[in-house]
Amino acid sequence: MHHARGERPPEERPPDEQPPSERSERPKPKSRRLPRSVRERQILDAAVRVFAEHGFHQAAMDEISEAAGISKPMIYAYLGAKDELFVACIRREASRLIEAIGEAVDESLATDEQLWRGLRAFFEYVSDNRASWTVLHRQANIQGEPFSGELAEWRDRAVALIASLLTRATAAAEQPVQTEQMEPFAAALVGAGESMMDWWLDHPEHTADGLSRRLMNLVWMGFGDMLHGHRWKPS
Amino acid sequence: MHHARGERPPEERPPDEQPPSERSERPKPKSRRLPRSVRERQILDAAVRVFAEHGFHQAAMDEISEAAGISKPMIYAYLGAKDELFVACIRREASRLIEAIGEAVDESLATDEQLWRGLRAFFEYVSDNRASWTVLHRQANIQGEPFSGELAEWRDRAVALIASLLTRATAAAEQPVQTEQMEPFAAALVGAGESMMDWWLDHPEHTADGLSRRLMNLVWMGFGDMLHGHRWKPS
DNA sequence: ACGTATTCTTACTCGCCAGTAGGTAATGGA
DNA sequence: TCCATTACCTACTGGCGAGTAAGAATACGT
Repeated sequence: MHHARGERPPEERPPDEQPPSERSERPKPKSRRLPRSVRERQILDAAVRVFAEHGFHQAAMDEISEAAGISKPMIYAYLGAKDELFVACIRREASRLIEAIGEAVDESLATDEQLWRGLRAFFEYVSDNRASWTVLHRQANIQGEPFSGELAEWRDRAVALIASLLTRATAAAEQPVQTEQMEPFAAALVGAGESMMDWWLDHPEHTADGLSRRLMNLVWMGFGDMLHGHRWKPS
Repeated sequence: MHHARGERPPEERPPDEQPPSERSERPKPKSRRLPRSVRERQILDAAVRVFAEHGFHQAAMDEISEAAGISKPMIYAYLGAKDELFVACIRREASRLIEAIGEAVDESLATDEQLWRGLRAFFEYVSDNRASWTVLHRQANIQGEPFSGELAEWRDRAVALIASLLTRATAAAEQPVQTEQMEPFAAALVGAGESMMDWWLDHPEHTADGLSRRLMNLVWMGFGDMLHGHRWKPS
């Protein structure tokens, strides 16, 4: 190891993204200047990739700027220092994930169906956004207080949400359960999901649907005596 | 943040660990020289604490040496460079955890009892060794290939072990399960344990026994239709 | 007493990387 | 056409922290 990072070759600027053919057709053909909002998206995309690959401290701002196709001072101008950039990544990716799940879960559905759709949306989102997941799950937790708190907030929200789902699911049973009693189970479920996610990264032959189904069965049967006692099936 | 680590005050060497009273009583009263094996233990103890608190990259060798009460070159002389030191930490803490669980699980016992005792040992060990757990679970996974592989090996072993336990538990049932089919469940169980561990760090009012019991119930009932279908109780 | 191996220290070097200074060049409105 | 604004760059600095050189002091066998 001995802290020797790969040296970059001289790196001639690559010939061009769009070859200069039909150059008089476009309104702005040879200009690389792009509006701030576009650059911010590009920077965040690159930052998520690089943070996911190397981790927060290993990730060099130079590498992020290179991956984003822009120079370093622009990052500082648009998104601030490294920690602010990282928080911006966490916020964007967390809200994307929440949004993906939120779109799948319809309040008007039955509790079990909500749970099933939420799980499936979770597995499918992560399978399509591995870098995002890595930043959220693997990086944000590790770095000190500014970042871990940012994520713990989301995590607690997820646990509380699931606990309330499970509590409502058992409300009609003969022996209703307090939300407080339910939280360890909800935490276990969230953790089981995270763990299956990690396991999945090394066993990509399984499908999102299959994994969602396994986890759903585990939860559903775990509370089987309070609910129905039969194997749950997706509709 | 702006990478400004806390500045150490001038810090006079504290007067003395053992005051110079009765100095002619001890065989080696005023000498601070200690044999290599003792220093290695001290260094590993300090390193685990510091790695757990700050993470691998944030942890400065100077801080570890200070925490160990020894100067930095001794660490390099005894345990090598930073990455080698970290690997040494992972190896020691992993084998300690394995050993603690291994002592609790007696091969001659019934499968369910083995699982129960293993879970309890796990929760109890971690509750007594939080820094160790943090290094293992939170740090080792994050750092690049040298370290994550070291831990993934242990983790896979745990998943395989649990899968085989569960498989044997269902072997006599009407519809036996292949170990291969069992692995996602085992991974989910390991992840559930890890997650409850993390959750526990923020909710210390719960007991190791209570959490073990909850998780045991979750697993047991999860396979209830293959086994007995009733709530499992510790003896 | 005397050499030898071991423990232990202070005081450095040197590369990496976050963050910045001080510009240039395109754009778009008046 | 001019000017203000926005987009963008190259080339630096400052310091943090891993790793080391060179030697000092203690134990221990003979």
